[in-house]
Amino acid sequence: MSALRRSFFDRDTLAVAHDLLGCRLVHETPHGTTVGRIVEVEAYHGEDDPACHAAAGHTARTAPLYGPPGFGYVYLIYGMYHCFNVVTRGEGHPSAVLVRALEPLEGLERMRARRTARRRRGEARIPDRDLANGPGKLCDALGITLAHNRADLARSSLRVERGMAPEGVVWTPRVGITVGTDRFWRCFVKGSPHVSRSRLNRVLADRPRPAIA
DNA sequence: GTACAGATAAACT
DNA sequence: GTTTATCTGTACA
Repeated sequence: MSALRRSFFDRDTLAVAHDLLGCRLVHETPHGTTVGRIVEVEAYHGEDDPACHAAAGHTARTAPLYGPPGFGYVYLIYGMYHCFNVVTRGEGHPSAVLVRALEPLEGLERMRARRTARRRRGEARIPDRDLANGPGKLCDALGITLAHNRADLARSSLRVERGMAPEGVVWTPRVGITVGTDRFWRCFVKGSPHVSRSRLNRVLADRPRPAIA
């Protein structure tokens, strides 16, 4: 299985977000390989999207968003968690897809070890479904850090591969933001037990893919 | 099952 | 000093 080509990411951000569902996120390290099937994502679309970091303009932090597609954009949130995004569209169009949840496929014990190490009380065995059902959790489970910011996903130990396409997709507003909540730019695999815990999961299923405003 | 407080670091004003 | 796209433990039903 080979990594997705750059052209896959050089498209409309909502289309990339949708097509990433079902794909495999792979990270190879000296400690072993961990793989998860992408089941939940969010689109962040340009300077006109108030929830996109690029709304603040081109800064040192947001620079990766303005770069070429197919590269990683990783940042620290709440002082202790990482969020992993894939940059989309061509240079000059700051946009990306946030990967929010994975269905663990390979290296489950490696994931469990990384996640357990971070918890205050690590005695209880973390259930499979809780290993990567959130943006901070999946970065921890796969060992994704700031070192992967600006990483070329086409030629690095961290990459995206084709996977099993979902049978159904649900679109909802994005999670954890205070602006741009009118845009239904979060989508997840319908019925998957591996999506993040969110009350938004109940917001009506079978919504068609929204158009860019 | 839902609700809330608190932890914590880097970029930006 | 403020902001940031989160997670966990504890409390209570």
